[in-house]
Amino acid sequence: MIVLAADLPERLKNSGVLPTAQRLRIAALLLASPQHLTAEQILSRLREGGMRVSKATVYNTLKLFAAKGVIRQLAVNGDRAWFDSNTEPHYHFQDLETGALTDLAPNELSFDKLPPPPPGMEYAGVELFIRLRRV
Amino acid sequence: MIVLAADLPERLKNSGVLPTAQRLRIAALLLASPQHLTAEQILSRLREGGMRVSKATVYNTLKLFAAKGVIRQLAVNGDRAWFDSNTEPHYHFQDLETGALTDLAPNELSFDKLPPPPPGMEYAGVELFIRLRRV
DNA sequence: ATATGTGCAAATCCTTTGCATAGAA
DNA sequence: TTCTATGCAAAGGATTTGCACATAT
Repeated sequence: MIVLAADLPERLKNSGVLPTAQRLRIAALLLASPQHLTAEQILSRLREGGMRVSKATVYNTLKLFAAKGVIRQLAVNGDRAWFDSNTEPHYHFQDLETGALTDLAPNELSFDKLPPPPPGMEYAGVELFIRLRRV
Repeated sequence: MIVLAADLPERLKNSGVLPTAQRLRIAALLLASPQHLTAEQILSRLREGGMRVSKATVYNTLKLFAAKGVIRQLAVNGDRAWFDSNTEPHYHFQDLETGALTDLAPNELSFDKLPPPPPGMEYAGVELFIRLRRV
């Protein structure tokens, strides 16, 4: 979901996040378009943009956003976390050579059969990566 | 695939892995049954079993096994790597509370529609986690 | 006022690496 | 021999934490 900068404070408040200057900048960066960024990428871009932010604040904020559902955290490889600005249900292609992630719209993929959750459990989400290699 | 201890040396050789004492112990531990273990769990179990092994050897061996297709490495959470003794195509349930992984047989889940790979690319694998929470 | 957020540096945790020794072919 | 594996400790990289200061309600 693309969010106009003007709506960000309300968007954060609605998610239970106090909209501080740093959080608004991080949200503006991520929510500008559907994308996948690492914490270090976000930190660099903020600083390139002239902002004074600490690494700790970036990590704190991303963790908070993910917990509040403002963004989604992906475990792609295990080496570092990726933050996805698209919180709608969707899946991913991953190019194994470059590591690049591409969104798959939910209508590009459908299940014929899914296992029922074990007794006393329910689905909390489905994470799916289709790894790609060059032919 | 469950492998009898007696067949392990040949199994490793066929995969292009020189069967040393440490590697045989690690393979015996993992391939005894379908299971998911972390590097630290494997290290502890080997030492509990009276073996003298280094952390470096365990990590080297697991990485080698995964590269040679003897086991499969999973990125479940991003916090640590999980090693799956089941190399057949299959998917996983994950209990979000305990972190526990459960295999889903390929016939428990099927796709109605899958996206074609982008031009010049081909499928290298599908990784799928169904996250579960307590009702 | 009082709670919450931020920055900095240090600490932590998982994993890798360098190098000397030991083992396999 | 000659190549490869192992062990140890140190290094590396991502993320978290402790604490003093700043900001929000």
